[in-house]
Amino acid sequence: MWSDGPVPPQRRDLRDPRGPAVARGRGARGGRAGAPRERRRASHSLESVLAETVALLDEAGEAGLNFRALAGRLGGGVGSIYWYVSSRDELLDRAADHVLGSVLDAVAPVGASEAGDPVDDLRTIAVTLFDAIVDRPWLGAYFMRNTEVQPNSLRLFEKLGQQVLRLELTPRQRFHAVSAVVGFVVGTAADMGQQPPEAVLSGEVGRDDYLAAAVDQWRALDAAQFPFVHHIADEFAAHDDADQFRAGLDLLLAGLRLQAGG
Amino acid sequence: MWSDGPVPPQRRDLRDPRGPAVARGRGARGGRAGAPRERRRASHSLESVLAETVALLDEAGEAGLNFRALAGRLGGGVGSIYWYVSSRDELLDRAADHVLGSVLDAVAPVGASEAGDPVDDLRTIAVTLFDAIVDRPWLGAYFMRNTEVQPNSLRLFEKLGQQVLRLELTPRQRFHAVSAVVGFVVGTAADMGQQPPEAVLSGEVGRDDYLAAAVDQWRALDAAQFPFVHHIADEFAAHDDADQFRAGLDLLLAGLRLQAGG
DNA sequence: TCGACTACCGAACACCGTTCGAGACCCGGA
DNA sequence: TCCGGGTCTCGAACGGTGTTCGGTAGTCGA
Repeated sequence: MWSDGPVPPQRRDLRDPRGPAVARGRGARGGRAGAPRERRRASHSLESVLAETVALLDEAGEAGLNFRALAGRLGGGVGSIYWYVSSRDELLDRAADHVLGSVLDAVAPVGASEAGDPVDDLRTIAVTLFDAIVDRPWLGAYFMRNTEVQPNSLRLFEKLGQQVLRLELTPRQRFHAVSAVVGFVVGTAADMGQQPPEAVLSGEVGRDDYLAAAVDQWRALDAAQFPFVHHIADEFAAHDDADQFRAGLDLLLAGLRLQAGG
Repeated sequence: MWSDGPVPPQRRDLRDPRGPAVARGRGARGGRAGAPRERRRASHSLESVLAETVALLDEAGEAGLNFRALAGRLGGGVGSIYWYVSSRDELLDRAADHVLGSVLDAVAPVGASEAGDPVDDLRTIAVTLFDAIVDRPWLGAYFMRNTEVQPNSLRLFEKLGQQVLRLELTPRQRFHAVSAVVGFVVGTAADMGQQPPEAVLSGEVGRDDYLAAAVDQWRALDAAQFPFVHHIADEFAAHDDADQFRAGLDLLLAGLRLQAGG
């Protein structure tokens, strides 16, 4: 986890959008040129590419993001994208960090006053991060994968850590605490973000009906063999993802408070 | 989360491997037949397909799993796989549930005695699940996605729940507790399972050296802007994934104990 | 012998990420 | 004015993927 490279000197990614973004792969193929027609040329920027990537991602999910569709939206050719990004993976890395910039901005005021409760501040940041990931499941998978290209991930990590710094703990305990919070937030959010097969999006079947149908099948199970499933069936049918997340987070933070001695 | 279908009546997946496993896609293409050579035909079974899938997954990771390689290992043709499974996604779903069967077997004795501490038993199951996922990162993404095809996922969920049933909590609290544990375990394990770019596997650069290099770059950061990163740099350089996970889990379980008033 | 059913096979298809030669555009210097 | 180099754009072609589908071989009961 977080086992990656260098670091970012500045706030936000106003980093130079320079260079042909060398790729790791090698090998030579070769393309022949067709008829040299006259065409209108598009002009992009790292910023515009990332913005359009995030928009496409939000509309169609990770599976819906492909270079041809993205190029079409940008009004350009596929090859141009590779001027800014060396691979699809790096595109996702950068897109993830791009939306994390907003998260960072949103939590900028948090923890400003020394008087505030550190754990409450930690909670606020965690909830904000969670909200950003739930309806962007792809974000979870690309969060904090390559800090060299993801300065905002590291800054968010630092921000969480600064709250924990105000608790009386050993360095190791602090490290574990932040790791746990991040793991829980990202894991839970990514998990919850998995869309129902084809129900809610089409609008035909409501989320509640969908859940109810699933629960009905749970209830059809042998009660002796699945006592717990029966026990929580009602709760599950009426549950709210955000509540569920916050309840778990509060359990974790309660444990942390206990460890910090108060 | 866990918003899916039907349920399994029996232990383990000795379910009927029948049917051409209808796919959702439609459309017609058409293949021409080549020279009708005489060939030795292979014969499979759902079990053997899943076993070989897991083996391939363990060797080459999710990216290395493709139908042609899998068919080659099975000594058959690509099309045959679709007799047992309707898509790559379902193959992964079933493969995930397949290895979860071993987890279920491993934790079978847990919670047998009423005298034991429920939270300790919960911890044992969680740790076992974690161990199964860490070196199988793909498992995390396919855990409990489609209970219709993943009976063992549901059974593991039930098993965790049965421990929580022994604590004095409301149904809602119990539901949230199990959800939190599952979210934390799966999320953390999937996160930790991401392999370092190309270092350790090739054997050239040791994991410690790799981590040390990353930490060096962290240390190069401005100390005033990144106090926490500096604070935990040593811990990170020497950290053990399993310890880190257990520390976070214990935080969560401490909060749960507190809630249960014991 | 005959059909129906099960299981297997692999060529063909659509689509995907990625490469690379070929330009277009801009601009400072000769 | 022409030159040359750097920056950026383009799209055909490549190798690879999941998936389909017509066809076929084996099996078994009638």
